[in-house]
Formats: sequence, C-alpha cells, structure tokens
Amino acid sequence: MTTADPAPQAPPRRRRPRGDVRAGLVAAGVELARAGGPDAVVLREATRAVGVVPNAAYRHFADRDELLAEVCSAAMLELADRMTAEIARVRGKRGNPEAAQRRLGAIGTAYMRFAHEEPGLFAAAYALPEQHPYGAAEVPDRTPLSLLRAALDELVEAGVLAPERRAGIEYPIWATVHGTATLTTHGPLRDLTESQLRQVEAQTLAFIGDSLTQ
Amino acid sequence: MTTADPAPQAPPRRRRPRGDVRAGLVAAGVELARAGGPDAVVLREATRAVGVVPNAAYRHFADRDELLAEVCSAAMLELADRMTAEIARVRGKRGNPEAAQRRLGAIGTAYMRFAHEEPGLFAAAYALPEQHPYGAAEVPDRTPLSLLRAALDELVEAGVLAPERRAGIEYPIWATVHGTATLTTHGPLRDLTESQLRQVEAQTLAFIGDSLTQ
DNA sequence: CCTCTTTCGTGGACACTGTCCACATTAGCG
DNA sequence: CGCTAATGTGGACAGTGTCCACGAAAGAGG
Repeated sequence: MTTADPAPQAPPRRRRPRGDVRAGLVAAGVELARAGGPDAVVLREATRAVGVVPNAAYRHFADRDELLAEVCSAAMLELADRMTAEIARVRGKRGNPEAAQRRLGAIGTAYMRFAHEEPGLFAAAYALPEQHPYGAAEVPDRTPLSLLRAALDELVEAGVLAPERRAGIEYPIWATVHGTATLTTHGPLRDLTESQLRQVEAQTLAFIGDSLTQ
Repeated sequence: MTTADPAPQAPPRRRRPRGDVRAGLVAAGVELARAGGPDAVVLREATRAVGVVPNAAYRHFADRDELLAEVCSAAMLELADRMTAEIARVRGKRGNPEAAQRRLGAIGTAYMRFAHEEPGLFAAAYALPEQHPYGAAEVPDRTPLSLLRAALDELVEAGVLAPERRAGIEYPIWATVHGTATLTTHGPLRDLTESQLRQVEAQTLAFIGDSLTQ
C-alpha cells in the first residue's frame, strides 16, 4: 500500500458542514429533554449522540446552560406550533362569538395536551436557565403568549369579553392553564386517573370561561 | 497523660444522639434548597454541614431522592404554615361572606408571597422526586390543599359560592394561584417590576373572585 | 497554486457528584 | 460483662461540567 489514502480505517476527524454540529447538539438535547426533562440534557451525552468529543460543544456554546437555553427555545416553539395547529382546526369566521370562544379553548386544550404528551419537553420549555432573558430570540407570532393575546383580542372583538377587562387578563388565564398543566404532569396531581384528569382539565377551561363571561 | 481522655485533639468520631444526624441532614438540605432550589440539595454538601462523612447519609436515606423528598415535605409544611398564619390574620366570624372571601384571598396572597420570599423553598416544595407519592406522610390539616378546601367550604356556607359549583373547584383555583406563582418566580414572568408583579397578583385574585361569584 | 490565519475537533486533566464495598467503632441489649 | 445491630469511616468507581494546550481542516489573500 503506497497510497496515502487517509480514509480506510481511521478517519477520526471528518469535519461536518458548517454549523451542523451545533444543530446536531441542539437536536440531541431536545431528544434528551423529551425523554427525561431538562435535567436529562447532559452535555456529554449530546456530544456522544453527535459523535464528537465532549469539548467540541464548547466551540458552539459557552456552557451547558447555553445549550439548555437553545433546547428550551425549541421546546417552546413546538408548544406554540401545536397551539397554532389546534386553533386552526376551529372553524368559524373571526369575530364570531362561539368560534372565538372555541379558539380560546383550543389554546388551553393544546397547552395541556402538550404537557401530557411531552412532559419532558414541556418541563424543558420552562426550564430557562438564569441569565437568559425570556423571549430574546422569539418570533412574536409563534409564542404561546402572543397566540393567547390574539385569541383574547378576538374575544373582545366578538363582544364576549368587555374591553375594559381586557388589559392584562392574559396573565391569570395563562397562569390557570399553566398551573393545571404543571400540577397534573410533574406536580402533586400527577397520579390522577385518565378520567379525573379530563375532568380537571374541563373544569379548568370552564373556570376560565366563567370568569371571562362574568 | 495517663487518662484515656478521648476528646483533646482527635475525636473524629463522636456519635450524635439518636436521630440527630438525620434531622441535621434534613435541616441542612432545607437551607440548601432555600438558597438554591432543589438542585442545590446535594448530599455531600449536607453531610459536610452536619460534620459527617458523605456515606453516613446512607444510614438514614436510601439515596439522595429520599433526602430531597424529606426537604420537599418540610418546604410544603412551611408553605402551609404561612398560609395558616395569613388566614388567622383575617377577622370576622366564620360564615360571614366578606370574611370568607378575605380568607380565600389570604390563602392566595400567602401562597404567592411565599413563592417570592422563598423562591428556592417554593421550588423545592414542588420538586417531589418520582416514586414518592404525594401526601404520603402529610398531616391532612396542614397541607395547602386542605386549607384551600376549608376556605371554599366556608364560601359555600356563607352563600358566596353556589353549592353545585363547589365540587372540584379547588383544582382550578389552586392552579391559577400556582401558575401565577411559578410564572413570576422561575418562569418567563420572573423579570417583572415590583409594581407589575403586584398588579398581576391582584389581577389573579380578582380573576378567581370573578369566576366564583359568577 | 501556495501560504497563512481562523475555525473547530481532540486528548488529557481537574474538581465535583452520587453511590457502593469492606471495615471499625459504638450503643444498648441480654 | 459480652454480643449484636446500628452507625460512622476510608477508599473506590463511574459520570458530569469545564479548562488548557495541541493539531488539523477550511477559507482568504496573494
């Protein structure tokens, strides 16, 4: 063998296309979070999945928290996209009272469904590391909060919600749905039966409706 | 020196009174949680605080999660006690409508105040490790949920809340307060100004009131 | 086409963690 | 007084985040 062929058995370092390793690390981190929540996003494991040495991660992220922040953003985006999909399934013209109410319900349903179908990702979405301001790189229209705001604006437009009660009402509503989601997935209510769970979720949405149409 | 005095310079092993080490570990764990949340409850650090070797902890807890579960219970108890104290500050006979409503408000206020005054403990209270069923060793009358239930029962008794709406209403209410507490302490709303925070909290309580008196 | 600089993956190391094993001491019992 | 179970010790291992110095590949400039 006289050829200096560098590939037959020992190509330990083939460089990936630009930015591919970083994307792979985030993707691996998302899968880890999906399977085990934010604590399962361990740097070395992600590098292993990508097929790279642990330190390589530090060429793309300052530390583990920066990777986690990326995973967190991705999880939040997936939540927003599921909400968008659920909203789109509701028929009815914009401004129609019943349709507007069903769209708000779709938001809450998608939120709580996501929490149960992807408990790890849901927890990761809210595991934003300290020192990472929320919404630094969020697209305003693909964030759970902005979707909720749009639905509430429509409720005002449809005459369901009094305009003078609109300001800031998104926070208690968000909190109610979020609270039910966390309590029933990771919290003390995590061991509810399927039917109990459905009842609590329905009651949560009814509770919100009662407050809005008061 | 003929006495077999075992104390002058090298008493590396003096055994503490029965059960003292265990209590010390839990207390140390609570302080760690207070300062840094559930992730800061690290076994070795707790043993250091007690002045004992790391492995000694395994004579009292099966693993770190069992210590964390103990810390979690302690934190939950402190939350319940603060709620009890805040309820007690409300004057007015049982069954009086306004007093009953103020007592419910006191519960929510104490809950959210605890979350902000002790964010680490609050997070730890809800960091119950998997495989530890909720309320295994809880005193029924010193649990946040049972306090909330009592307040709601009084609201029915006072004629504020319709009896047919009572069943299960504690869950959406708990969720609303809990959601606001988590979103504004560890969640995306953690960077609110003091006045914004007070407003969101007031709005949360008003939102609950609106739904109840619907 | 060749060189040089910047990018980026590697190898090795350190401190720290949870957890296990075998050993030694002590407390409290008969 | 002596025995047994409870409890603390010492040492070890795997796994983690992170740092440093090195080397190779990619891309820019001549």
